[in-house]
Amino acid sequence: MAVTIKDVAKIANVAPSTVSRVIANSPRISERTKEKVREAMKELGYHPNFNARSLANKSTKTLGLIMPNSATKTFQNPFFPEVIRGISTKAHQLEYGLYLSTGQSDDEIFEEVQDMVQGKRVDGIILLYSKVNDKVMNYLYNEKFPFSVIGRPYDVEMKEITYVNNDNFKAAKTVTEYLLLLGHERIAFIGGNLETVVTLDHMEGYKKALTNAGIEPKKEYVVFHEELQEGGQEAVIDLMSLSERPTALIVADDIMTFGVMRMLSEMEVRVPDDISIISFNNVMISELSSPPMTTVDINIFSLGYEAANCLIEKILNPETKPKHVIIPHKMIKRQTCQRIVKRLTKQ
Amino acid sequence: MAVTIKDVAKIANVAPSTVSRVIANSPRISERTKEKVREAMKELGYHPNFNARSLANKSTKTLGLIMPNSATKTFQNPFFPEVIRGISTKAHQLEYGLYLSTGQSDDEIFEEVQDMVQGKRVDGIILLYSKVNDKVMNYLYNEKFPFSVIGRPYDVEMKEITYVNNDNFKAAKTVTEYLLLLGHERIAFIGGNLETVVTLDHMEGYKKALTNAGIEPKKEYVVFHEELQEGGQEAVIDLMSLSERPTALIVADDIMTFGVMRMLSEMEVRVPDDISIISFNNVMISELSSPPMTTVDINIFSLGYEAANCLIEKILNPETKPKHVIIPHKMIKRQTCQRIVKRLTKQ
DNA sequence: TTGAAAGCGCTAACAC
DNA sequence: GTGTTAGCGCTTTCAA
Repeated sequence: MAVTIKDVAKIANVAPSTVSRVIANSPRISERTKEKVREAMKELGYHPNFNARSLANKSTKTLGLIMPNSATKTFQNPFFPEVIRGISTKAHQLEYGLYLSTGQSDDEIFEEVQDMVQGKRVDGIILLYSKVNDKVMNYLYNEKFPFSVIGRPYDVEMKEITYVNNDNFKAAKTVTEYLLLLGHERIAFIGGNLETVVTLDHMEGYKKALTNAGIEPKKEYVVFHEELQEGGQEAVIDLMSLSERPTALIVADDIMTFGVMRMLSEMEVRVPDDISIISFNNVMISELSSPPMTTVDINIFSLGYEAANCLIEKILNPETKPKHVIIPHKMIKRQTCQRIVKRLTKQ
Repeated sequence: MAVTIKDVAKIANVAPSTVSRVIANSPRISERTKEKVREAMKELGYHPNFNARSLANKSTKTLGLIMPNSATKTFQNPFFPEVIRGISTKAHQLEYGLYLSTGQSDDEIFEEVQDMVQGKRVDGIILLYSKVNDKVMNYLYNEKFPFSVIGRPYDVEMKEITYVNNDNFKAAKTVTEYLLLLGHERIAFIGGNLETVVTLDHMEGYKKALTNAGIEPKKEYVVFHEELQEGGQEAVIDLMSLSERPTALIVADDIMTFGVMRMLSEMEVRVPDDISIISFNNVMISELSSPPMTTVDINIFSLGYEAANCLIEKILNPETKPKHVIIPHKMIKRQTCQRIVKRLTKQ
């Protein structure tokens, strides 16, 4: 049997409650007894039992992380390790642990979240994705359970939710404007999952920039694909089959861009000579594409770090008003965008 | 206050212990009362309290995952999401939860592991890395705490440890032989962290194949770099500065290969015409390099899945003998290897 | 087949 | 400052 608080108490010649107070570093305990108790703890190699503590405390000091359902390969995006690294860093500073969801389907995940919440397994929850009409988010909201979202809630009345996001609308708009300035007019947009809020925001920004420039967004120039790698490749096929090929591509995700570039090179379409590309995220490997891709750095680490920060704040002080943190983004110009060269364009 | 077993008991008109038995689905309870109790549970929206349960039970139904210290960027390797997906899948099947380490340094991680173990926060632990002389592994071993390792222990006397690994020696040997057969003789090896067991195994396999072929392994042809991206790039600089440039490269990790290829293309060294490359892992994006890389698929998902499997087995039955699972690997030929073309080689 | 009661290891209210 | 004691919500003997 493991060593308990009682064992320590006996050795140190004090009451169990005193030991408990020493653990909590209560100021009402004399330095002398603290010393005595700490010695006893060290001597016995005492470590507090988490479950007992949580039970008595009603606090687990752990955060639940909810991933998108891992049945899809979404999870393989290097985006996730990086957000988690951000979350982990903050959590670790404040001595919180991390508990991971394992559900494969939306229903399973919902079940899991319920268990976590009602079973008091975690003190708060971070949603690592944000999609429209999310059952989990609604549940958490109704239960008034502390949580924060990476991305943003889609439904307007939900402004009472704490979230950490980029200004994805603006980012997409800027990026489109940039291509416009480079002389491109036939700009296509390759988006991810249409149920994802970020995709929607990107698309809005893209369209806004076009209409501002007096260009009517064309339906054929907007395609969506769920799967990251194959998606990028299929999108290219769709787009390159058009009679009027786009001269520039805005791609929702760097990994997708790898697929896009792969397929393009197979078709012997040169980047950026024949077509310009710009994408989002700036994950670690982005700079390693050939040529290195121009992309928008969304500061993934900070997204995670802040999400953890806001959440813990809310846990510690339930009165905290909902916060909306916008992490700044930054265009990273590398080598996949080029001023358009006018040549045998039919018209 | 949340709904407890007592509330359910009251509504169902039974004793709390009966409710507990229904939860455990004890065969000694009549179907009639089971029904009654289940109805009451549903009516109240009852979910058992994890901490109370773990405390009474001495079982948490959760596995601890220990990552390499995330201070380094190691963690960004898409390898990790994929192992975790494997672990997660198995864990989920058997209704285990996942608890993540957050430590940034080796010392912090060691502390954390101690807390997890002694604090009964998890029932078992999976080490997601394996390095030489690992303090954590030694601790776990001495405590006789259930754990499994992805990779393998380095010290021989530790054959009593359960691990899931590839035959990395063989893989590296085969790969080297393959290049030899393609006519290459100046084959370089770009390894990762030298404290990592897999790196060591790779190197042994590489050397073995060379000496078997009567080629003396050259010191200058073996370089190591910790950082994945920059590492690959620096390695290329080192190697390409040699008076006798290698004609083929064996790279420890696909992500590193991206860096390698990037730098090569900057130097206008063509792959595979001027130099062949083969690497390890076959992570998701590997097929998206330009040209797509030849690599060894190590079945990352299975590594995780089996590690979880073995661990849970051991938790459920502590008498289980240590297991050593070898996950098969498979060379995926794509477009970065070519038969060598003899030309103005100085000699 | 079910109930009563003790106890898992810790915290916190209340005493002194 | 420190001890006593009553739980936290569940499981598990032991009785019936």
